[in-house]
Amino acid sequence: MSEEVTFWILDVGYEIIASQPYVLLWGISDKNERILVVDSNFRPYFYAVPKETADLDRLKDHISRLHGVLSVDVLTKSFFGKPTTVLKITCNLPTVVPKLRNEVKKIPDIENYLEADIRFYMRYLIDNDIYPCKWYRFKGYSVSGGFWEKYNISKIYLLQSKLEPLERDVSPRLRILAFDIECYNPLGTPDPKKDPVIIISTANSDGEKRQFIAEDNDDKTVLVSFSEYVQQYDPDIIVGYNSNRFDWIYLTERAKVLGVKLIIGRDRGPPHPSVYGHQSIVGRANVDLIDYAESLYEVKVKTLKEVADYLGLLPKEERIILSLVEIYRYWDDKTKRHLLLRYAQEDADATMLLANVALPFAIELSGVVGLPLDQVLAASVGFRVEWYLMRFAYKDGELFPNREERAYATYKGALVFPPKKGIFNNVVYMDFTALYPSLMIKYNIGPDTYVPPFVDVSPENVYVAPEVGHRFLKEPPGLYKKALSVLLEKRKEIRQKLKTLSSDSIEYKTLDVRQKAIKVIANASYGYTGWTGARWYIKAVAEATTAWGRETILRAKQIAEKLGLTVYYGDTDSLFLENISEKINEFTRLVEKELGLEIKPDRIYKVIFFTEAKKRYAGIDDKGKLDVTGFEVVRGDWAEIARDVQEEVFRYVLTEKKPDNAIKYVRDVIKKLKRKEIAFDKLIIWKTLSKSLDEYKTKSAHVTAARYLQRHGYSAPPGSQIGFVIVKGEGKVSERAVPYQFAKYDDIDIDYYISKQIVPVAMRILSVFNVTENQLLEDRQASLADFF
DNA sequence: GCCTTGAAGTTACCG
DNA sequence: ACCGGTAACTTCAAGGCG
Repeated sequence: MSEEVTFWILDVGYEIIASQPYVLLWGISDKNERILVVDSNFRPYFYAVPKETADLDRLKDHISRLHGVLSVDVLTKSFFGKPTTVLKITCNLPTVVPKLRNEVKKIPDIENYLEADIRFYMRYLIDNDIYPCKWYRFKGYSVSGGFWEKYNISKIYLLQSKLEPLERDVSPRLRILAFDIECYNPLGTPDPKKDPVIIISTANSDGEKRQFIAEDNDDKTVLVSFSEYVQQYDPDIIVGYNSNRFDWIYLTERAKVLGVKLIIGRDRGPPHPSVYGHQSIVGRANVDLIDYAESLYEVKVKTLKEVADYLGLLPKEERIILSLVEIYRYWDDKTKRHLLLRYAQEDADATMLLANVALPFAIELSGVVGLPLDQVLAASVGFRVEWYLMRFAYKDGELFPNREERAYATYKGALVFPPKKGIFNNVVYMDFTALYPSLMIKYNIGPDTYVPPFVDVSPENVYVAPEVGHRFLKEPPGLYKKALSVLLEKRKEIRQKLKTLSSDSIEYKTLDVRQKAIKVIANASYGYTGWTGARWYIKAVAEATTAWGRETILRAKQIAEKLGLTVYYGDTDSLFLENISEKINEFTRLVEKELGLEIKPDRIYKVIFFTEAKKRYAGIDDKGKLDVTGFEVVRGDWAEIARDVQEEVFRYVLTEKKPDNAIKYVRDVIKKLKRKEIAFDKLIIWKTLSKSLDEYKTKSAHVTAARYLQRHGYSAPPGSQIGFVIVKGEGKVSERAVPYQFAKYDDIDIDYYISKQIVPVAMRILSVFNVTENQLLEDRQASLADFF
């Protein structure tokens, strides 16, 4: 009866059957079957912290009698590194935990409750050391019929053993479905109460494409046939673009309005709102790829098309671009409808292609931090770090602090040295390997090793942070030290292994993505310590890390100077040094010896340029690649034409080391702009709406443009990017901003683009070469006169 | 009332 | 809902001048 099965975990959840909780593990077996593994033996619990004076036996007795309590155990755990006695209260159902924790807190002898907000299935994963998107072997027997009929799945097993982790790196072949919806929107942003879903486009990982179309604007059949298709194709992962905030919400609303059932999950149910603003689909992983796009900081405007272009996913030619205003017109015009259908299909195709890039990363991230695949991209960086830490805390018997609201607190951060203004040859960019994580490991910095002021410890037992004086126990190794050491060691190990693998093997790709996922978490760990929303927040922890960081970079700078190396610039963990290889080798050796940390050359610049501004430089590296940092070229809130001009100016100046051709070039662009020969799109300025429109205290261009959109029926929620142009007319610049979709080229204020976009970004560089503004603005006649 | 100046508000970058 | 440090823009109000 009992079978041994190997499977990969796709999704987790739970179900209450006959008043008993069952943990559900959805997965794919090594025989490529979709299976559900059910564990009936786990029960939810939380902790109560008794007051010091409390009579534990009486408390235990009292709590045991509360409705829903199965057992109460007195345990000694650790809280912020201090041994702490707690009562572990095991309950019959996850749903009673919130009620019980409030009841328990009311008991006079109880100080507080802990870990009462850990969702049941996460508790299960942590306590059993199970990671999603990993392979496990178990013994179980197959069940069917009765209650289990409700699930659309090949096999269901009742778990008869522990899950045994397997060393298998490559994920199974997953079925992925990409989808995108188009809605009828004659009045702007569509309203599910009245506007039908005219098209649902899909593309799947087996190369199949399907569209569901609302003939005569009747979308009932669209929703029904889409549901049928989802059940028939039975995808493991459903991907969309902005689907958490738009498509799924629209579809569920629309289904309600029409009175049809949206049958999406393996429970044959609709998606439902879940944590981190994502929509959860039972038994499948619903992944919104816009969450992945957020991490692509080089893409300035986060539309699906821009992201696909950046990743080189779609051929640019023959692509149809429709603005929001055009969708319903193309739909209504039967001669143009086929173009809308093609446009819609291209979106689904692009989503599928994006999934090929994003999902491998999401899968590895899920495997590192332990959050389910459908949550891991939706969860913000802070939560990812926290879930990772919680795994280590659990293993050490360290209790999870409660999440609490705290006032914002400031502290001193990193050092940035003023750059040497000018243009220089042969410069090497040196940076410390994972500086902050390394410092946290080296000095055992952490919430559980922190020794508050006035606590008495012998000085030889603590590390003392410079400037700020915060103390941390040298022993035992703390939570952060343990968690970060594993990350850094694993990454090192993987990078070593990668060298032995062929770069086009699946294993290589998987491991390479994994080491990147590890890097993301390691890099975010210091930021987590200074986040007031963190469970383990202690300001001194963040403050000590930056203090040691400042000391480190300062000492490295002194070492370089002592060797006679010119230091051009430095920021946080990096130094730009004169590239003299013997001295650089000596420098690396001395840093290692004196500071006990690794610093490495990261990039060599044949030529590099600094102004007096910090955080801005441009250079050409030893591979001939132009690298611009900080300047407008890399900023999304400047018109593309200004960014183009600045990039070209850098190219001229860095290769020719004089401004002559750059000046000519800028004049030429200005001339073209005056003749309206510059593409309209290059004049669009994009800015993010950081809050709702009425919260803004001053007039600003993108807010004016957003209000314009709103007046025309389009929503402009916080977080949306507003593209606008500046038009001619009276008044302030901010009053003359118009959404680009509503502006004509003839209305554009060319002078604004010359004097406030092109000239400033060019002058930023050219003023260093003593070029004046007039040299850029004079036309050819005047400049010739100048010459003679 | 007009012009200058600096603070405040805002966004997006660096590491 | 990750940190502080930084550049740069526009708006806005205060201050100086007459």
